[in-house]
Amino acid sequence: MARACLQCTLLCDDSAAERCSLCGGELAKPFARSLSSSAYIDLDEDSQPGGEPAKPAPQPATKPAQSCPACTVICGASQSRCDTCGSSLLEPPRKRPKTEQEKEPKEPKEPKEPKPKEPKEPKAGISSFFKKARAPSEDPPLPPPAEPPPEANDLATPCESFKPQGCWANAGAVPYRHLAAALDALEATRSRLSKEIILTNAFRVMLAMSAPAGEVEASCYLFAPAKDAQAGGHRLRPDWAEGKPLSLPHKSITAALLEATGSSKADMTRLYHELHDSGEVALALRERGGRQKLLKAPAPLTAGGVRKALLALSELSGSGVERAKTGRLAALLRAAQGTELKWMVRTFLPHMAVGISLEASVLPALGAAVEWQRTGRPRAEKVRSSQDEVRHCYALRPDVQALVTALLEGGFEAMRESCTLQLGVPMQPMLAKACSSIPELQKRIRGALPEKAVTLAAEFKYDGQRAQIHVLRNGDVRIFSRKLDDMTYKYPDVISALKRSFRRQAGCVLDAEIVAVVPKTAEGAESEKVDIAAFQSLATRKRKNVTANNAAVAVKLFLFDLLFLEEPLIGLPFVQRRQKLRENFQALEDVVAFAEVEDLEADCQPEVLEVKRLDSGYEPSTKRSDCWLKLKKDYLESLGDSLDLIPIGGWRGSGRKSRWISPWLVATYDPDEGTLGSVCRVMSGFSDKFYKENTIKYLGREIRKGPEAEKVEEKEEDVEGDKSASEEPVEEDLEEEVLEPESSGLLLKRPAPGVDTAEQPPFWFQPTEVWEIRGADITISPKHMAAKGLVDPKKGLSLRFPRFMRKREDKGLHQATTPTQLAELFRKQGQHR
DNA sequence: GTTGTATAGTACC
DNA sequence: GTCTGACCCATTCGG
DNA sequence: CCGAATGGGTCAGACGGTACTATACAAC
Repeated sequence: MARACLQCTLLCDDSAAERCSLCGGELAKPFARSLSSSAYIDLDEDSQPGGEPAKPAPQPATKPAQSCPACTVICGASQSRCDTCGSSLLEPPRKRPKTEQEKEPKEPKEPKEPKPKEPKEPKAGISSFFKKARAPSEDPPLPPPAEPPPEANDLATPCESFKPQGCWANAGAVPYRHLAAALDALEATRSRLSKEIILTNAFRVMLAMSAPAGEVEASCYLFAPAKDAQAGGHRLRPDWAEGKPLSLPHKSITAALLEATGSSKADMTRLYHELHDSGEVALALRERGGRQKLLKAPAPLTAGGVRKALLALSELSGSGVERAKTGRLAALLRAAQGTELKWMVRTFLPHMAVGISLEASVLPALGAAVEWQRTGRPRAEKVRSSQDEVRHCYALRPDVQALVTALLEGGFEAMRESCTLQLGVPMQPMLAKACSSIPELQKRIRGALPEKAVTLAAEFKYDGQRAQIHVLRNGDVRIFSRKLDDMTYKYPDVISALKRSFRRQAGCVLDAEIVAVVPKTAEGAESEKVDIAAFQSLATRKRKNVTANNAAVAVKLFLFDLLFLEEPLIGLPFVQRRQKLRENFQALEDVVAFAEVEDLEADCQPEVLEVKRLDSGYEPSTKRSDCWLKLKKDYLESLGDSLDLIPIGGWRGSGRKSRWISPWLVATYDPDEGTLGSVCRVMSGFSDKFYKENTIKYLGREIRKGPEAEKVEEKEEDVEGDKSASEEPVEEDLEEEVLEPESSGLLLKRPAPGVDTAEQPPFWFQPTEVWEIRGADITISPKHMAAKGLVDPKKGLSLRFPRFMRKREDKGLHQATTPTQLAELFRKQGQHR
């Protein structure tokens, strides 16, 4: 009969074994149950005959095994201290002297123990939902000593999680439960190191269980399904791969949850107000309403199975997709057991990142796990270098499947061999680090080699769209965006121009910028007939079904690097790559050019640039290199558009900022007309202290009462459909409340007189002060009405990349930027181009 | 059934 | 794109 | 000499503007 290791969750089949064969940890009693059956809602029903819930639990039923908050090792319930790291299990861990880390642990474990943290305000969590879940209320000590929520202990009851007949024994498929357990553990900890350890452990178990590559691949994706922090979205295969992107609309998920649990919308709404967390709500819904008996217990979910189901979902399209998706999602959610449900809901919800990124955390953890498997107990540096190697290989060939397969089957060597730049597969583009001053630029670029003379290339920085262009050996061309999406279809005109520009027939990879152009206005003697246009005009270009004929916005290609020409060139210094680029391509009037460049001796003062070391290789990476630096005019104190604007409204922040106003709506002021035209929302550049102080200033106090209106939550509520009930925005009661005496008197019921904007923030403020806001450039705006009528009869002006600089205590409303001044700045930047 | 509009989801910067 | 804050790690500073 | 302070790097998250596209829904 199998027994699970209490430390690493590995199942050991040898019933005579005393310790875990993987980590030497203590083994649980066979199929011991340490949680009351109510903790697991569905598990009983799918119990196999073999898995009888025998009495002999390692701990009394009321006091389950506990996971050490510091190092995640599972400890017995009766223990008060973790026997691995010595942290208290009852109270939040204390800080220990660093030297203790080096002491010889009695069991193999991670190279470095996590340094237990002094529990602080629940600020930086491992995940946003975690923070959201906790932020409103007081933070209870972790882990709760008694009566912990059932899901908090999944890791502590691996024997339940990993039944041999059910999951792990099934050809090594990774049970989704395993991922959920790791995520549970992540939720209970907040240090980065712990995150690393937990993920590494999770993969170590997979490796020990001989999980097939496909399962490990699926696990990687499911750990970090968010495509990127800004856009939400999901990723279950490479960005550049064929196939529709997976879209799981919020609506479908909530609807599916209701369907799966047989609950009512009212229940859901109520629970949100109580729990403030979609995942917890899902669990609660299932528990309350969800006594839906299934005719047949669903099979345990596996990582591969879940991914496959989601991929199938993504292929649906056409009218009625949402309903179809809802149905399929409901089936998945129904099959989820224990905390699997919580994690499904959380990870699939858009904008609910789980605090783990694929390239920064998941894959490096896999690398570390392989290193563990290889050497038994690797040194810390070795683990680091394995992680870096994985990162590098992935940057070169961002293909999880290829990487995992090679790594699992042939180790690091195979991975190195397999993960090289491939024609047709975009690599991570090299990124430049932002620099705010010339001295800083010089310091950085010289940093590595202080005494050696470094020659730099200063390239004009084009404001368009980054493009990595692959010319395949058969002549086909593919174009990829900076985020590795295939956008070949969007630029047929670029493709034909490039083909004419390429002097030979070979496979190659180029780095370039695509820029919109407009016919030259002034007739000149030059041969070129086009001028570079603003980014905004590039954005209006169609994205689908573009043909060379209907491409309304003309475009010009600026080539700046050559990364492959019959063979990879990324190891060559930039000078040589650039030379090859110029030898093999020719500029074509109006359509193809080389990035304008000037080689300098490290101290000139140009205006907008990308500065590159001529001696550097190409470093594909998600992190920014010191060899390429970007110097934008708006980074410089003396340049760029700096506006003095007046805060006139605001929204309630979400997540970390849910107690404060964020973003703020700011406006210009026209003293003659008395009008306030909105310019933009600002959320960047404020410190937490500023938020706190100014939320109090404008609202009377911080926002804390009532349900924390998270973005997601609001959406969920909208889905309730029930207009009349959910119509009542949280802000409203708050508003009334704040209007009481304690209020500052700056809060208004409606926009201040003279305000002109298409925005509808929940809070309107009395205009009283002036803030300095900096931005990159000024755009014509459909929703911000500042300077309306001066540039466009209906549209106003807005600011790109706005950020707060400082309060202008020295200025009154009458010294704020006026619409006329703003329009002037707009025209000036137009000429400048 | 076709058409137009509103909205959510994404993409780029 | 922009930004801040938390965390980690290495180095320097101060008692 | 050792612990505390400091600084740089990385990671995650909280959001900016604009505009296209697919879908749902209402109106014809």
